[in-house]
Amino acid sequence: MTRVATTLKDVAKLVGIHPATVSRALNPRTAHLVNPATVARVRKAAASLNYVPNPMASGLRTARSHTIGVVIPDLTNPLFPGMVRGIQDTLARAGYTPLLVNTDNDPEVEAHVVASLRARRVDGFILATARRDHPFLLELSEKFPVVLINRVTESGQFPSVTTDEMHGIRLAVDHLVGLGHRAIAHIGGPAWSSTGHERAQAFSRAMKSHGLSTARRMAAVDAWSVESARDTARALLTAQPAITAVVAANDQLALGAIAAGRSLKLRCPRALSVTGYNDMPFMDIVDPPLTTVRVPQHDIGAEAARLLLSLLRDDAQSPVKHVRLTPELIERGSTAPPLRGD
Amino acid sequence: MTRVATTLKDVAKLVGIHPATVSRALNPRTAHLVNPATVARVRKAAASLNYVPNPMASGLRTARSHTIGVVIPDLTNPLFPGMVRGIQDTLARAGYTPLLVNTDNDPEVEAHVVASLRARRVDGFILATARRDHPFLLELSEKFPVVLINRVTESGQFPSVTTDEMHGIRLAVDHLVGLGHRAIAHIGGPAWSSTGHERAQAFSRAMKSHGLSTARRMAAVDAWSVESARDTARALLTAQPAITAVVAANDQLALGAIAAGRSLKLRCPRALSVTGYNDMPFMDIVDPPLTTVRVPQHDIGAEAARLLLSLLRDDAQSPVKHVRLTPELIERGSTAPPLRGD
DNA sequence: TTGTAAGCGTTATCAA
DNA sequence: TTGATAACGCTTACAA
Repeated sequence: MTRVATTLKDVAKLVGIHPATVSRALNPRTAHLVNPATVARVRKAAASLNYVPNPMASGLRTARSHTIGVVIPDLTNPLFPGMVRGIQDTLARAGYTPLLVNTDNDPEVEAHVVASLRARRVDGFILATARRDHPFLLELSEKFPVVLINRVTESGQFPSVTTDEMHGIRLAVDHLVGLGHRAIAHIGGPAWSSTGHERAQAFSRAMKSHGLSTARRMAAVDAWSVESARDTARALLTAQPAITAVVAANDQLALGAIAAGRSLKLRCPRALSVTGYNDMPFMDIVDPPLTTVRVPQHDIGAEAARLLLSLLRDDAQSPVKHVRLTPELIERGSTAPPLRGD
Repeated sequence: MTRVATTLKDVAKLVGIHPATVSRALNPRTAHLVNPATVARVRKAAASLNYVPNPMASGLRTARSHTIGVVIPDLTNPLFPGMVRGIQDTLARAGYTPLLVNTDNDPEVEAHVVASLRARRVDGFILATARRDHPFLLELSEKFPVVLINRVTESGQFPSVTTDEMHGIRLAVDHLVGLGHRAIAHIGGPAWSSTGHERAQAFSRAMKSHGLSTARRMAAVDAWSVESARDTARALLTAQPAITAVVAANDQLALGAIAAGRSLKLRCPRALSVTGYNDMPFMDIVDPPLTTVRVPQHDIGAEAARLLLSLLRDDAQSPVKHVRLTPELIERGSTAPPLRGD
C-alpha cells in the first residue's frame, strides 16, 4: 500500500536539468519556451518514470482545480444519466473532472451541496436544478462561470442550454389535434419548477393557436412523480369527463395519467390518449408504449460542458450565450384518435 | 469573477494568534491539543470570515485527496444510478467525494480511466466493472484500497460487496418450478462477465437440485442488451420448442426474451414465462410487468462506500471483508403456470 | 498550550 | 533557453 509518486524533481534529476525546465517542457502552454531537444529528452524521461503531474500541487499554485460542480436533482431520475454522461464525456476530453451532487429538489440541500463544491474549489458550475426561484444563483454567477441546463431565468442573464419547450409541447398538441382531439388537458409540473411552468405556458399557447379552450383543463402536480400525477389526473378526469387526451409535462406524469385513466376505466389509448415529455429509457416498452417528446439528453450535457469550457477560457465577458436544442416527437402507442369528437 | 478565498492566515490575524494554532483548532483530530477558549474564538472567527480549508493545500501536504474513484460500465444503464447514489450519499457524509467514470465495458477504456483517476490522486477505488479477467486489479490493489461491487474473484482476495447470486437465481428457478415449469432455459450474460458467469452456474445448480436438465437450454449473449438477448432467445426457443420458461441473467435480457417469444407467437406469460434480474426502474410498468430478482442497488453502493472508508481508516491489514446482500423475488406478470406440463 | 519552521509539488517571476 | 527562488495554503515535528 505504498504510494510512490514521481515528481518533477525526479524527472529533472534523470535528465540532469532543473525542475523548472521540466515543468515548462511538459506544459503545452510553455513548451515553446524550451529547446525542442530538451523537450524530447524530458518527455522520454517523464514517460519512463511514469511521471504524472500532481493536480493538488498545480491546483494550489494556479488556483484552478480543473474540476466542475454538476448539480442535479436526482441521479436515479432517468432523465439525468444521459445528460451527466454528455457532461462527463465532454469535460474529460478537456482534462476536467465533474463533481456530481444531488439536491433531491430540496433548496436547503442544494445550498449545502453547492457550498461543498465551493469548498472543493470547483472552477465552475453546471446547474440542472430547474427551480423558478434562484436565491443564490446571482451571487454564485458573480464568482464562478455558471451554465444552466433545462432552465432559463426570465431575464436570460445566465448562460444556458435548453430545449425548445414551446416547440416540444406544440408537437404534442399538434399531434393530438391532428388525431382529432379537442378536449385536451395538461398535467403540469410542480409550481416551483421552471420547466413545469414553461411547459404549461407552452400548452396554453399551442391550444390557443388551435382555437381550443384550456379552461378547467390544466392542473399541476405537487412533485414530479407517478403517484402525484395519478392523483392529480384522477381528480381532473373525474371533474372533466369530456377530456379525451392529456399532454403531460414529463414521462412520469404521463405514466401517472395513464394509471389514473385505467382506474377510471378509461383505457389508454382507446378512451384516453396521453403524451409524455423527455423519452426516458424504456418508454418504448411500457404498456402502452409512450408517445412522447424526446429531448436529446446526451447533447444537452455535452453542449453545457462545451459552453462552460468556453466560459473558462474567455476571461473576456462575451455576451451571455444560450444554446437551444430542438426536441422531436416520438409517436408510439399511447395516442390514438378519440372515440368520438365533441 | 474575483475569487477571494480566506486562508488560515486571515483567521489567525483576526484572532491574533499563529496560523498553526488555527489549523490545530479547526482540525477535529488535533483540536484537543489547544485551549478550549482559543478553539471557540477560532471557530467564531473562521465562521465570520467564511473560512473553508483549501483541499488542494491540505491534500498536497497530507498526500490524501479525500477523493474516491468510482468505475462503472455505463451510467445510463439503469442498474447503476442507484448504486452510485448509495456511494455518493455515504462518501459525502464522511467528507469524501466520488469521481465517477464509465468504461462502456471496454478494457482499454477502463485502463485509461483508471489511469486518469490515479493521476487525480484518488485515495481508493470502487470498481463495478464485472469482468472475469482483471489484468491490472492485482497491481492496483497493491497500491490502493479497492472494493469490488457485484463481482468477486475466484480467490476472494479482494474486498467486495455482492448480492447472493446463487440465492437470487434459485428464487427465480424455485418460483418457476413452483408454477409447474420443467423445461426452463437460461439466457446468460456475456462470457467475459463475472455476474453472467455466476448466474449461469447458479442456474445449473438450482436446476440440478430440482432434478431438472439444463442440456441444450443454456445460451449466452454477446452483450448485455435487449437486442442481443432477442436474437439469442429466438435461436434457443426455435431450436428447443418445448421450453416454457426462461430465467434471464438480467432485466434487459428478460425483455429481449419476451420480445423473442412474441416474435414466435409465444406470448408472455401465457406461452412463455420469463424472469429478470436486478429490478431496474419501470420494470413494474413494462408489458407485461416483469417478475424479477431485486437487488438492493442503493444498499450495495452504500456498503461498498462504507467498506472502502473502513479500509481507508485501518492502516492495519485486517482480513479481507466480503459483504453479501440478499436479493428478493418480485413476482409480477411475466410469469404464470405453463400451458401444459411436459 | 502555542509558536517556529520546514516542506508537500507545482508554477511564475526574475535573472543569467 | 535555462536556472534560481519564492510562493500557493496547509500540516506537523520540534521547540518554547
